[in-house]
Amino acid sequence: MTETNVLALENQVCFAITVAARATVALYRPILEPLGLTHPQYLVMLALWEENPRTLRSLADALRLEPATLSPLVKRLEATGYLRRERSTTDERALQVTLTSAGHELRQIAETIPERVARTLDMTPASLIELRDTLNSVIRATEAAGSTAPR
Amino acid sequence: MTETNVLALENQVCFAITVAARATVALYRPILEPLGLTHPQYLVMLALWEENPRTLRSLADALRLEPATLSPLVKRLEATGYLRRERSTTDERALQVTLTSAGHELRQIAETIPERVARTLDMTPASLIELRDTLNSVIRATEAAGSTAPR
DNA sequence: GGGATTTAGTTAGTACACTAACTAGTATGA
DNA sequence: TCATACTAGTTAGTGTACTAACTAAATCCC
Repeated sequence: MTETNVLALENQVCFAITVAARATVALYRPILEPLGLTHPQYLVMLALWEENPRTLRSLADALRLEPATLSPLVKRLEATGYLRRERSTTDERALQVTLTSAGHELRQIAETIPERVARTLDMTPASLIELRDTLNSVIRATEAAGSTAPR
Repeated sequence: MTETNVLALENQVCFAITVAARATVALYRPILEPLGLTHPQYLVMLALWEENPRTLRSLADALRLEPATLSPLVKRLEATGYLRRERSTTDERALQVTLTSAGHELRQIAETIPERVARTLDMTPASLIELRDTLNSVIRATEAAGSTAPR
């Protein structure tokens, strides 16, 4: 009987998921580069196209990132010209992030991106939706695990 | 009829995959921290437990990482004491990476990690295998896309 | 045999992504 | 009311992860 190696690299979900994530981000790189965006910056733009003036805290929650990670990232997006950073007038602690006109206009170009990426991946819409749902279940599982004591 | 937003953050596979990857790595953090390892460093150890003296180039290919990324990472593993770095005697360009006794001994402890992570995720072995296979198909798709001209 | 090319690894520069520590507003409650 | 606690964001430090540019060794091949 052949004993399966639990430590074999190719058997690890954690290896597959990190490689797949890096490979996916790499797919976006040539598409986003002409727009002056990195992949995390693109995700910030998606979040802003959904809800326009919003705080850094709100963005951090939506993107599942630490505010400390988002803070310099948003500064770079301001330097590129896609958004403005200003203190909220109602709460001086909060940083209000607002799309500029360039940020709004970028949306028209971005509309074509998901279809281009899907075409490059050559996967059916159904299998992409299934993958996304499976990943979301993994995310929910890790969130549930985070609230319980580690073993 | 409701028009689905192609740019909605929650619809993006690329968002789901990066969040899932970060969440998975976060799951390993408290487990690996006592061993003095980060997640990428753990993957290097897995690769070395499969094939022991091997070159940096061989590791980079196995882990799908750039040699430039691996170079400092392997230096940190040497500083921790899990491996030795020395030039190959047959090819002076190549860097031979060899496990130390501490590196070999670590394997016994690591054997328990996959089961602990799977338990925390609370997913069935079958669904984990299915997820891994789906991710591997994504990786293959991106590799195939990389060899063709970008659109 | 020796110049041109390829390959292995390193270094520099940019950009995440995390934790820990900090500042400064805001809310709470005895 | 006013000390205390909480919340929002920033900064510093460490560790990936990429591209581009570099050095040095090995291989090609005329």
